[in-house]
Amino acid sequence: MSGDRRVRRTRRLIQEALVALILEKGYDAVTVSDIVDRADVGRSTFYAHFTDKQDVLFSTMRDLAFLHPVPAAGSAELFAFSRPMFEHVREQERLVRALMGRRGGGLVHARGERLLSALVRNELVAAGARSSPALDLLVACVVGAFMGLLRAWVDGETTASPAELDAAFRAAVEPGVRAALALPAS
Amino acid sequence: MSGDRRVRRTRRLIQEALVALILEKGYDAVTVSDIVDRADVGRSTFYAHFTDKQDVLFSTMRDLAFLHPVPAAGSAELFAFSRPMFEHVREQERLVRALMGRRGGGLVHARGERLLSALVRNELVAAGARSSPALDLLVACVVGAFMGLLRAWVDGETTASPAELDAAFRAAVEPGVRAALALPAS
DNA sequence: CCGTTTCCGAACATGGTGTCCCGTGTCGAA
DNA sequence: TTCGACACGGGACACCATGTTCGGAAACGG
Repeated sequence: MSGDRRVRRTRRLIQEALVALILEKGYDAVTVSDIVDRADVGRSTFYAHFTDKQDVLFSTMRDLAFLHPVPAAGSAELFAFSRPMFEHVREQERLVRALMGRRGGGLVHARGERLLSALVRNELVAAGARSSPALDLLVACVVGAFMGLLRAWVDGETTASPAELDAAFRAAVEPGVRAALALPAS
Repeated sequence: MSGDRRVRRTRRLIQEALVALILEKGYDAVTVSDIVDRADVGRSTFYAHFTDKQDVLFSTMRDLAFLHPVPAAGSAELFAFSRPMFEHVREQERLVRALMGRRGGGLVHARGERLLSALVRNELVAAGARSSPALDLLVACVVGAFMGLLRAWVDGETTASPAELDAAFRAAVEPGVRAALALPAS
């Protein structure tokens, strides 16, 4: 493993403390003093590892594997990312709820949206769509629908399974996308 | 008009200052001192009218007419709210950009999402959908698509006109919704 | 014109932030 | 096992933003 054992321990304690505190009070309400207190770590130690609260959030975010999905090479299926993502989200339920929900402060949500937009855009282009302002609007809709579904689950507004979420996403979005692809492709 | 002229003046100055500052620095970075400074108003005066920064935001939000759309009585058309909303948004461009964009801190965005969810849900039920968990998922998708589009425009990712945004929204979402309505309605 | 309301400005307590330093303890490599 | 390097704790610090209080001055509406 890389580096000093103490370093790994400290960083882990701080990250876990932040996640726990977000779930309790919401990101905005959490202070560095809270984190330091909960992690049982000296204040100066905190600033030796992270620049601020947001830095801890981002460092934890990088461990969220589902934000960096496999490119899903040459799959004919549209939106192949959907099902695996919903499942991965359920596996890391606690972490994802803390980071992506309303309590997470929106920062992670925004980042996820950007990553997903690139992904969807590439898929649509690969499926025959031409780059155009209209395509960007379509991407915004598709990503919005997915993120809306994800947020509903994360915030506990639904108890649907990954399979059901995936099905709902496809049912809502695929007909419109296929119709949009048919015309400009011809 | 209601109340003292000084009161109206002060409240207006503070609200305008916050909007201007959000557009410059983003909601989170704005301090009460900033607002008081920009509005050229005494600090104690600020707290005589508002409890905190968020209170100013919410009071301004109440003036956003498009968040309280007309019920659009008995229109056969699906998602009749879409076009008027996009147009109203363009009219109040500056205000909406400040409140609903990434710089707005997400609070207004969240509130709009909730209001819109109720609206969409009612429309779908009126169109023959049964209340069910599946319907809630569909609503989440539709609202997500709309908000995604709105956010893209607000954040300057597109320069599309209200008519184009409306068309993109309907094209992406209507086919899926109609398909979903057909089965459980039978 | 006068009583009432609002405004201002300054001061204050509180609490979070980020930095610094030094004594102590732990690590890993030689 | 020893030793140099590094991490940790904890306290003190300056800084800034928050929200409250007060008395005198100014503007309001009737």
